[in-house]
Amino acid sequence: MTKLDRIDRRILAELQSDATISNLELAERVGLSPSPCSRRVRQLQERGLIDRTVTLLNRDKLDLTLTIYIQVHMANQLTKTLDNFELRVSEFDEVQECALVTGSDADYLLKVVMPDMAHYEKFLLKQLNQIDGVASIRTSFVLRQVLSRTELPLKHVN
Amino acid sequence: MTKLDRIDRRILAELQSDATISNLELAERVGLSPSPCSRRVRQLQERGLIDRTVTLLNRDKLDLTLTIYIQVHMANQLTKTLDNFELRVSEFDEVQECALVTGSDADYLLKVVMPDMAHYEKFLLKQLNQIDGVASIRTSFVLRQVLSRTELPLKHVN
DNA sequence: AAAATATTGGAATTATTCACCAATGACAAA
DNA sequence: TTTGTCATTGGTGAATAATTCCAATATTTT
Repeated sequence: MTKLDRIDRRILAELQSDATISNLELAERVGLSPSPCSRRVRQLQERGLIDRTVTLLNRDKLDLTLTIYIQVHMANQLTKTLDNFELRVSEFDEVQECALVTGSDADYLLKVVMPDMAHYEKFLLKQLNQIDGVASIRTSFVLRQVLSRTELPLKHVN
Repeated sequence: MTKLDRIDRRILAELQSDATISNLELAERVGLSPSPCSRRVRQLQERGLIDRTVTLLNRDKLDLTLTIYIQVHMANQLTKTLDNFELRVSEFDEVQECALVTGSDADYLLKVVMPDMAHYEKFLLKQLNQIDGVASIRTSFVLRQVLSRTELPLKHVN
């Protein structure tokens, strides 16, 4: 695992903000000719720094106007209970994030998107609450999404 | 604003999971020939359903091993205070998400990434706590990232 | 300073995209 | 059912872009 130089970092920064640009354009922006530029991109993929490239869709246009953070407290911390919870939660494609966090013994933090309250109510009662080991649930509705970024900071690297 | 048909949905689903595939490949997967396929993609962009396409980097490879959720409670809910907080927070590129959420009168939920605790301590004391109007801060460290998805569910559409 | 190694840039080949147009299919009215 | 209208499709060719190869340049090591 070798270090990233200045050019690698600039390539990553560009692709993080817009992956649709051509290799020619990218090469120009980072100050390289096309061939070494595409080679570097390939190497960054092979080295695992580039995970994947995806298109991000517009939530509102897809009728997903509600974003909700949910804190789930579990009744116990048995591996079987937690594994099962994580498996079940991963099957819901409204769940954008799920993390086991510090706080109590076993707390999950979920971020979900929904069309409206009716769907959310159903999700909470019929899906989340039905999972074994769920002790309590605390919901925070997003009033205003101030910031949502996929770009990671590169300044800490190397 | 017209509806999305079966093919539009399949295009969005494919691009959400992998935006690197060629139009030829995409066309084949959705059961269309290349030209109408690329036209549909362009129209989906023009209609605003496609927001942007980005590459996602590997947090660990960038030495960003800590993910932290922070609940910030504000001392008041004056527009000036909140606007200032949101502006300042947006300037930190370690902040991946920031949302004003229900719960108390004025609570923000942040998601930040950091290399380690030393950086986090500095971030908390020197940056976040220095912002005017911040009353209290509660931190949850991510022990295990169970799920992190950028794909939005398409089943609710239309 | 010299040798070894890695990286670069240009030319040619290969692949891909985009625009144009005829043809097909869906839909509405008679 | 038939006819006309409209939108959508699929193929073709021109333009654009990506990738491979190789010689030249730069960088590192001894």
